[in-house]
Amino acid sequence: MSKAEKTKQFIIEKTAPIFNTKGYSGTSISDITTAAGLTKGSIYGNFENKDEVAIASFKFNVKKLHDVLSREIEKQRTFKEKLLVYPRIYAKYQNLEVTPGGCPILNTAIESDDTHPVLKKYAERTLLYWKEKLMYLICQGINAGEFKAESINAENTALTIIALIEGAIMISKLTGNGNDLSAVMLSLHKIIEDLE
Amino acid sequence: MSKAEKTKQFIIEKTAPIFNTKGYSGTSISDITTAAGLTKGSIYGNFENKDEVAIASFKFNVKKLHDVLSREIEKQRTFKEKLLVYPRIYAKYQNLEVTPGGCPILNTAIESDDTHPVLKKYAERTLLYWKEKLMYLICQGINAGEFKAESINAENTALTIIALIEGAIMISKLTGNGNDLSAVMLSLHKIIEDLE
DNA sequence: ACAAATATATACCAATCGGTATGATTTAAA
DNA sequence: TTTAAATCATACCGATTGGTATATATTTGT
Repeated sequence: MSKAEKTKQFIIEKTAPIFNTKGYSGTSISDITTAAGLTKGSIYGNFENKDEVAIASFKFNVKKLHDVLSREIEKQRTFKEKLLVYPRIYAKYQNLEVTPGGCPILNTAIESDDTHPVLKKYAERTLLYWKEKLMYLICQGINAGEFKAESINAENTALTIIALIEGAIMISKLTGNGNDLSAVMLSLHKIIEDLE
Repeated sequence: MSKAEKTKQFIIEKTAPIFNTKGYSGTSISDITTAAGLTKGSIYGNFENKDEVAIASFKFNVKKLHDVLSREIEKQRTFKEKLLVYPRIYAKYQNLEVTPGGCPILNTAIESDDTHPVLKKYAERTLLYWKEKLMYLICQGINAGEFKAESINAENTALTIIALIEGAIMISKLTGNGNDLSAVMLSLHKIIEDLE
């Protein structure tokens, strides 16, 4: 890794939490420079513009969250256990420590859906990837005989899981109450249990 | 209604959709003046500062949505039918026409939770009010014998309903696909059906 | 219709915005 | 060790930010 690549990575690491808490238009270049302890020259020497830093930060945050989840999912044997990783992990506020500011998909989606088509596209692709991963787990579970094939719509179920998680994160961030998150994750747990 | 009050109301009506689509920090004073067709003098003559306009806009958007929903809820006889208003109304994208930019609670929550404590408080209060309204409907339904008392946690159910709706709005706004919203509302419908 | 009060427009403020040009410094290859 | 290239810091740019002071219209009560 060259010096430039190191610095680039360093900037992203320091900037990613800022973008995830203050948002795109709420984060200024000077926020970035002070967070990284560098000056504009370094930032614009390593990134084309503010957009590029924001995109890199988004990818960084998503990857961090993805790594935590997929590492835990891999550990499980049955597909039901794999799906149950989501309510278990999210119930404990853990993701908020991994990505300060909440869920990067949710944050980016809400801010950029009407204003920033480029960021929106990245959020949309990430969401689609997540949905397909969930659908894959559900369909594999059906093939393995864990879930009853009839009466299960994999896509609807995947969307419902995502909606529950994202909605619950919003609520608990707003109320500051981790119990709210756990409560909704209990419902998610039940939904997954009911698949069999 | 005096001239000043009329102008104030006019400014709010024109500004509310802007704040709900571009967000607080994404909406500038000049955005407000051009939307209202007025100058800074009029804005600052009727409002203390940008915060006050944002708060008034938030309240306006919430009230608009609240009116649509509660009017429909009042029509229903049973409490189950009252609860089912939510998946029915939200499944049809209707709220997005009522409040352009999506759900004002969701938008305000996501942007302000880490940055703007005043707006956050308003969003939080609105969410709490919504939760209690749902809990009231659920408890009344239990008292009326519509829902089975045992095995129902009113608060958890209320939070789950809110999470599903908010998460579904996020998804459908991001994908641009109304079917995603309908799909999740189908799950919500089933959850409400399962209360009995 | 008139005067007092209110409402709106204009012109301006310092601060900050994203971005750039240039010069100093450090890195890496020869 | 020399040198070319890459990296970073400084200073600056015009535009825009939220906000204010003041002057001009416009309502409003009498």
